[in-house]
Order: sequence, then structure tokens, then C-alpha cells
Amino acid sequence: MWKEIITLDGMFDFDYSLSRLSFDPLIKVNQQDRTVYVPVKLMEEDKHIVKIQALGTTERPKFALEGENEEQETLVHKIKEIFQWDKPLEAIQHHFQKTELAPLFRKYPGTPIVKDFGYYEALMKTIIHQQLNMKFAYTLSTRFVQKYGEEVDGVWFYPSPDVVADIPYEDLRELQFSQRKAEYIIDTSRAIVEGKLNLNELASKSDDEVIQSLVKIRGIGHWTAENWLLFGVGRNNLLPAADIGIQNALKKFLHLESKPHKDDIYKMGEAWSPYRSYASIVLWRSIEG
DNA sequence: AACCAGGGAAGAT
DNA sequence: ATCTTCCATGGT
Repeated sequence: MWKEIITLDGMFDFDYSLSRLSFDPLIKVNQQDRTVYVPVKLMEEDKHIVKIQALGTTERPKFALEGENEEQETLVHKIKEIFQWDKPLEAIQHHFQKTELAPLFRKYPGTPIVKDFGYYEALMKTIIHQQLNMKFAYTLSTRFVQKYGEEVDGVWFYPSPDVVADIPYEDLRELQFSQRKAEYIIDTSRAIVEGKLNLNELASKSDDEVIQSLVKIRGIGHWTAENWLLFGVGRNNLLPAADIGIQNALKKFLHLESKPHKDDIYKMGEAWSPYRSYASIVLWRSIEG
């Protein structure tokens, strides 16, 4: 077993990360202990679990990382990437002080964007969650992973694309997937297995290039491509204007009569660039219980 | 019971 | 290219 203490220079609201992660029943989180167990797949069939416990505060973040076997350096690096501990959250908050979102950034300092635990996982989860209320969305993704994924010490790993590629559509329908959602999930996984879709390769391209490529795949629209970039890859400048949550948050924050249209959202968002992802995350946060 | 949900495809213009 | 309609399925 290895253990490592990490301290950050800037701020980081880890307890908020935990409350967000706890939306997902698949993720083993304990908000009282301030811990989360992160499933990390270094390669296929090379599954690891890293326990993270918060020791510090938002202003003075400090974490204890713990793993079972070797690979300490690689796993710590992975965790740093997932939690994006290198993002300059102070500078980002400062950037927003001259915008209309300043009050939200003062209310929620150090709000981080924690990435999903893998590119494929992020894409599947995002497709499954399209157009569904969050409760049912998580019910579906949980059924999906608990049926086809693998549990190690109480921690769930998503199935790999080759497992999903072989699922008959009817089997997902039994989990209450719509026919189309079953097709999106399985067909996209097949494209990955066949090498027609390479997420690692995509992740090195520009936002626009990624969106152009992903949108060509049946079942992936603009919203899903943006969300993959934001939560899968961890890009800074995504503003999913079609997202109902973003729309509702802006309506509430700006006291609008009705939900803003996407053109108006993009216009507002110009001042938020190049950190529009962080505008998105505080807007989402502003309407969470 | 109607409308909504952290959309998308297919068809119409 | 942009607008409309339909699709699915549970939640409130």
C-alpha cells in the first residue's frame, strides 16, 4: 500500500466536488469522512482504486491519496488530471469579477470541474443522460454499469467498449433504455471497437474539431459533444447553451421571464471566454439543492 | 394529468 | 443552414 499527501497552492472546493460526485450512485463517496474512491483503469484489465480524503479547506486544500499496489506515480498523476488540481481557479475567479457572473463566483469560490473517470465512460454517461431528468438518468447509467461493468471492493468500473459492442439492443431495452438510446450506446461502442472512433486521438484536437467529428456519429449531438469536452476531457471554454440546466440557471440568476435563447447565451458568454466551462459549472451549481 | 427532463434524428423550409 | 416535429421514458 502507498500513501501520499498533496497540498495545492490555490483554492479548491473539494467538498463541493464530493457533493457533485454523490449524485452518481455508482461512485463510492462519503461526505462525512470527506472521502471518495476513484476507479482508475490504466489499461484494459488493469483496474486500480485510489482513495482520496480531504484534509484541508477550500482555501488551503490538502489531500491524502491511498492505493493498494504499485503504480503510485502513475495513479497520482491520473488523480491530479481527473480533479484538475493544476487549474488556476483564483485567476479564473478573478477573470469573472469583471463580468455579470461575479456574484456567483464570489458565492462559490474554488468551484472545480472534476472530470469523469475516463473518455469512454464520459461519453456513455453523457449519451445515456440525454434528455432525461437526472434521477432517472442516474437510474439508467447505474443499471447499465451494474449489469455490464465490474465491481471491485465496492467500486464500480464501467464496461469496456468491446463488452458493450456485443450487447443485443433488446437487452438494454429491458433496462428501460429507449430503442434509440440502446442503438446510440451500442453502435457508438462498436465504432470505437472497430477503430472508427478513437477518443484518445480526438482528445488532442481542438474543441471545434472534436465537435465536428463527434456530431457525425448518430446519437451524438452538439450538447453531448460539448459535455464530453467539458467533463470528459476537461476543456475550459465550453458553454452548452442548449442545456436546460444552464438555461434555467440563467433565468433564475438574471430574473428573466422565460428561459434565454441560445443566441443570447452565447452573446453573454463572450465575456466569459476563455473560461466558459467555469461559468457553466457555477451556473449549474446555482440551481443545485 | 399535463408538462418537464442537464437532447437528437429526420423531415420541412 | 435553420426551424419543426416526433421520439422515448420516467419524474413531478
